[in-house]
Amino acid sequence: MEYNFKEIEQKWQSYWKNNAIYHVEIDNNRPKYYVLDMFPYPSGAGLHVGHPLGYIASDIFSRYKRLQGFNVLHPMGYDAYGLPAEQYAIQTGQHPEITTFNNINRYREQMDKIGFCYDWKREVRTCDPEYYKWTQWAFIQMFDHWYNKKEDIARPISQLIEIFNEQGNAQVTAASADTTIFTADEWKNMGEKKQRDILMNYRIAYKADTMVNWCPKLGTVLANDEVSEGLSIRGGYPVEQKVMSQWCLRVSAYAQRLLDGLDKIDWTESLKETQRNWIGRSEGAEMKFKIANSDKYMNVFTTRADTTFGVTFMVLAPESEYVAEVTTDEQKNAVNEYIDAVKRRTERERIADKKVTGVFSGAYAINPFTNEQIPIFISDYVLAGYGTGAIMAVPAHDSRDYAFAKHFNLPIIPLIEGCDVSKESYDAKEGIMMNSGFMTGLSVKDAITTAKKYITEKGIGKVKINYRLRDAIFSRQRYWGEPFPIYYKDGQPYTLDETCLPLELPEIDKYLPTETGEPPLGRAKNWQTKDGYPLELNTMPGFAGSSAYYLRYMDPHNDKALVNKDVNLYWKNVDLYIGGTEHATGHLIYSRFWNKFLFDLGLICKDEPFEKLINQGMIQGRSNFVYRIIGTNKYVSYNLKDKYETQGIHVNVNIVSNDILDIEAFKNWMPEYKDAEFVLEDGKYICGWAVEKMSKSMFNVVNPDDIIKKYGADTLRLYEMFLGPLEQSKPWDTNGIDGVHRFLKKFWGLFFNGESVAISDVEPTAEELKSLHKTIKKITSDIEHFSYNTSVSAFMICVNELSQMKCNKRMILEPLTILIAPFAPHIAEEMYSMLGHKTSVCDAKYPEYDDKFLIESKVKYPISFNGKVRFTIELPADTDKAEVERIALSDSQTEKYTEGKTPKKVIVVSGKIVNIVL
RNA sequence: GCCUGAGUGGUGGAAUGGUAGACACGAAGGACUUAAAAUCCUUUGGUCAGUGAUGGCUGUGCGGGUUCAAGUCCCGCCUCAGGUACCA
Repeated sequence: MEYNFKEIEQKWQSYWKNNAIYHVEIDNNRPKYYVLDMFPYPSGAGLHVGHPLGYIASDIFSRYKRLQGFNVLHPMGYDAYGLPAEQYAIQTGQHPEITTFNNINRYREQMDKIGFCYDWKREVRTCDPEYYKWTQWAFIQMFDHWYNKKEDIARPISQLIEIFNEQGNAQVTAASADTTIFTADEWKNMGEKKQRDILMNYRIAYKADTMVNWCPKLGTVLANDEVSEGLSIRGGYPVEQKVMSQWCLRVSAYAQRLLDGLDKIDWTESLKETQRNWIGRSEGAEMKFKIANSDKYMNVFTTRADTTFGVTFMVLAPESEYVAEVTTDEQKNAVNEYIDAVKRRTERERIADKKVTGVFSGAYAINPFTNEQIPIFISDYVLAGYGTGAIMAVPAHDSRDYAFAKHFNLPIIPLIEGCDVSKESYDAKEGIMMNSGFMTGLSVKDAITTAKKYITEKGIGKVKINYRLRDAIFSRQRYWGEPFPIYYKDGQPYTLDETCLPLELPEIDKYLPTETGEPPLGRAKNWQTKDGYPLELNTMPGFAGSSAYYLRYMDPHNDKALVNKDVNLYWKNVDLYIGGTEHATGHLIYSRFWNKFLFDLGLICKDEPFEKLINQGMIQGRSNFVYRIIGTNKYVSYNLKDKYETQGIHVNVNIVSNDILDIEAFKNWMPEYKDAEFVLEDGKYICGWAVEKMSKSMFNVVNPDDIIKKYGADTLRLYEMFLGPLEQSKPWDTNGIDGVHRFLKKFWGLFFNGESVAISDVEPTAEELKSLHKTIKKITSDIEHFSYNTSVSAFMICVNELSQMKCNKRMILEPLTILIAPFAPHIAEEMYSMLGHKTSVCDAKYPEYDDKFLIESKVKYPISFNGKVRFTIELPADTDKAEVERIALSDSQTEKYTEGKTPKKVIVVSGKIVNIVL
């Protein structure tokens, strides 16, 4: 009987749908398990063969857990807001919602064909008002909370107001912008407007003038993780620094907890390391430097307080507030000129150009250790956003300071014995101090401690920990995003009442900024509250909707809460999260922050959202080439191309099979190839190949639909897993897919004798049982380790063995069918029903292996001499070591290798190997 | 520069410190067939010797080391991929 995958797959996909096989509800009698995929942005191109890799892996694990008796939550949804749909809207006038819905339908169709076990009743879409109501709601909570650093928890703003009313802000330790100290009386007398301005400095969602990444081409600001090397990640447009008033999230308040949390979760070390670097904790000191002939001070952050004796100048970032304070009249023109020049350059240019630039401010500071006057410079190698935007320069021991000192001819004082600073700085944190007053003779490590103690005692500064992690810019000057639940009264932002949520995205006539430069929402009619107050015109960024979506899946239709507390107590958090590594510093930081905030509010029970995380590797494209003889329309086969002067041209991989070109298809591919001629080898045209990104322009995109049409979904699923380790990047190469398909056919064949089903109830042989149990053991351990490529091999080995034995016994085939069900669910369902079952294989009992079938009565011992294996002998498994040694030494072949010498030593590893050392 | 991975046949890849190359693709040869498809069988890291069974040498990016034994552990490099970058 032929393996008719098309019929089988359609049959079971509709069975699953009609019987709600994948619908999940809370079941207190079964332990829960939550498997999550990073939900996709539904792009216009549809899924290519790389996208489902992680989905297949998580699907296998979900089905495996279900077979083991877990109540598995495995949902899917769409990250539906995004720039491409809006860009398309700008070009065509089509509402982004229509584009998005069409794309979602396409995605859904493609996913359904692969046979995933998602509970689609739980689907979420970030652009659905029912969903983004809770995104807006969370924003209101963040607006209404501040971060108490002493207790390390978010607290209601109302509580902060109480404290201000009672004692002012002197005792408050909050994550906040610098605020001046005020008393309770001052607070009470300052009026509502001033009070709200001050509270804004404390809110977790706050509006502030900040240096933002402004992308003129996209017409919006971007978060740090949306920018790479001065270009926007989406689109690759230049990004510049600009001060703007924007909504921000105080992610930095959670920096330490985000760092500490990493130690408690099961993520790959590389991903945790990426997050640690992104958070960028550095321990150091904040020191006060007095400005000469003035009573003003400057604060600097340094991790090397021990090098203060070598500070020979100071440097300010061009954007620093200190610049205006210290610049002397004589230098004003030069400084302004420099700052203008810096502004004109994009960040990209600043990074690309390593040339030293800077200008003297005219002012001097006083080194608190030496009391000497040192000049204050302004240079763009100091960043405004990090530390205090001002540094103390130690040219002998910092390469950037060194370059600056050389350029401006400033003194360089070496502080470490034996270091040579005539050519370059000595940046290492080791050695013995010199030229360092009370620290001379100490090791660097001790000097750092001593210096910190000294500055604390003398009141020069304080010990401080700095983080690189910046607050997230949360506004976008765009249309296709969540509206803010904010209105303005007297220019002050206020939140809408929760009962007004969701605040739905209004219709507009054009998806462009207004004539006056307002964001697109400025075009909306009646964009105001009932009382006529204007609503916020910005919308939220992409990561807003994706930060808590995993919570919403638990309780997707609840209109009273983001997630019901009891429901959350059952599902808790995600046990297994599978997705791409590109979200390491964006989504995976934001959602951890968002989760911790909700945890602080007591709304959810876990402070980390994702217990275990696996990054699936990228599937790269494998491109094919034809070689055109330059100046002709003649193409030379790969191995003959060096005889001609040729040019490689990408050719559509879908008309190439095993690197052999389908010549007719090629001629019909594009009009210019219609009259192409060929130089063949062995009557074939062999194409060249290369591994590149999978993209339209390389003609190497492979669509899962095409594979499914040709081989079926089960083959696609198995083949994607068979390709290699899940976490490794690998090229998609259709060449091997036949082997996997053949395997399924072979497995299928075991159930048949000719055209009829023939399953025997005869007791299996020891050999058959061994083959089965060995496979159960291997598959189980492979699934636990996400080593799916070796699972597929193990299935192949087992089926090969059973075919050899012509095994058609129920007691073997049934457990094997259940075992393969997570990998190839359609064929497994069909075989399970052929075995006489009336229920879905999804709810079968996972087979367990029994070691007793695996015991070998005999062991093959490789006999090696000085580590080189020469021959093997077979012995009963229970032969003891001494006996093995005796037999090995007395074997007739041993003589040949000992060459008469007496072995120095004989090593016998029971059941493994014998090594005779000569 | 720094951080994290990875380098094994023609290809994808396998291997708790214990016979390197499982499994699969491809290739070559054969069986079945009028033929093709499908299926099945044999061979397949390199090299040398032998008619042959077989045997020798060599081989996991490079150079050292630890060990009875190293693809695997340690030290030093090289190459590739991803992340990050004037972070004081």
